[in-house]
Amino acid sequence: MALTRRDIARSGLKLLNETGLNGLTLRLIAADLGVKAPALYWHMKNKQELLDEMATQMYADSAGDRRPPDSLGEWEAVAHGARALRRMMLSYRDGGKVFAGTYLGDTGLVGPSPLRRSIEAGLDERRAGQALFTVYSYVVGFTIEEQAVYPVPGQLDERYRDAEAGDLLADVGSRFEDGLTMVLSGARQWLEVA
Amino acid sequence: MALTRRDIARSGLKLLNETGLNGLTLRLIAADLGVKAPALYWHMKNKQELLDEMATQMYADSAGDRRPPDSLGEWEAVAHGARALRRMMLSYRDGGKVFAGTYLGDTGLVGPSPLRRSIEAGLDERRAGQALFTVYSYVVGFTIEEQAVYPVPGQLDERYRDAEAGDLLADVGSRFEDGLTMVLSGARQWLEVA
DNA sequence: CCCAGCTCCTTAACAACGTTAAATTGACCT
DNA sequence: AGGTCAATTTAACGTTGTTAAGGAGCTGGG
Repeated sequence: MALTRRDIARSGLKLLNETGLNGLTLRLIAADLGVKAPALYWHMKNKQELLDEMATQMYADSAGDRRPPDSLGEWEAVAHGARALRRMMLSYRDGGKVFAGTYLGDTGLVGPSPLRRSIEAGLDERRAGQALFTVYSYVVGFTIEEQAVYPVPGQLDERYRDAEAGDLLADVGSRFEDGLTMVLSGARQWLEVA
Repeated sequence: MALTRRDIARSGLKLLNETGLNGLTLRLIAADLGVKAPALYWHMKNKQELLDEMATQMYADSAGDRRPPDSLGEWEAVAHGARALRRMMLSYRDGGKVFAGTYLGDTGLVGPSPLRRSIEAGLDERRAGQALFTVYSYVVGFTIEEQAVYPVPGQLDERYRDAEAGDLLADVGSRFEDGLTMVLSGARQWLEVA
């Protein structure tokens, strides 16, 4: 049965964890799929398109994890989404670099907004989008930096052993939470004074 | 006279604007320096080390632009630094990707803290560092996303013409400022309640 | 004065990569 | 049976990062 773009992207994501972004080659993916490298070009026009598809796929795969329980308040739902976004990137080696700044396919950036209810109640939708994008930017920036220091989860890159950035990312989980607290409270406030 | 790591990094940064990160090859840099590619290996052990050096160099070069005027209040100084950091990354094609998550050499992450005076007045230094790192993460994340949409300053990537993320990054300068406002007010608040 | 040793660079070469062109398979329709 | 079209293979190309080996040019010691 024929290959699909999704199969290829999935294989790419799987191999990403074993090889890292630098070691991820088309020949390797092709081999994993039982096929020769040029076959991939029937399904995509170059490697960048594969990386974009991988980003799209990883985002789609995390949709379930991102969906907030109904019990959550709106801002708790935003926090929930932020944590899920970080988890998603962390679950692949170099996940941040793959995800950040690649074109996301058909899926919307934030999907149905967690601020939907407030928007229906009169909150400016455009501004709500900006606030969410700010949270999104923080999460992406933080996680990329985190993965530079911990290329493989829990494993500190030797070069950061005595560096300032390494210090800042010790106990990295609570650091993320603290920053998230800051960004969320700032965003909320910014929306309120609109 | 002999080449230095700095010469090489400088040439790399110069060529980055002409070729982009993908087109940046060791042979190209070597040629620019009037030397053959393997010569570079006398000065650095691989290409990643060159990229790290480029990041370090670009950060060092922007030190002047980052230094806040004495007239500024502390949080205005932080905002000043955030804007300078974005400018720095935007001034090179793919500057965000080169800078984000590369190891910064000898230079400190934030240099002398713009919150120094508050720290001397009793503000927890560790927490101040966390707050600054949060701002830093936002700036890096935002700018990477910005450069995905505008690979060359002012030039919209075609793929984003009708996309949601493209919408969010129209009038990108004010979007950055708005996000910065949010993050700064959140960080400030978070430090105050300590 | 010259040779030893060091620094810095060149020449030559390698395996691996992304990518393209052309030939080949296999399934389905007539 | 033959033809069409989608999906893949085989073969090849130029380029890349990187290594090994050697050579030029300086410097200091005997």
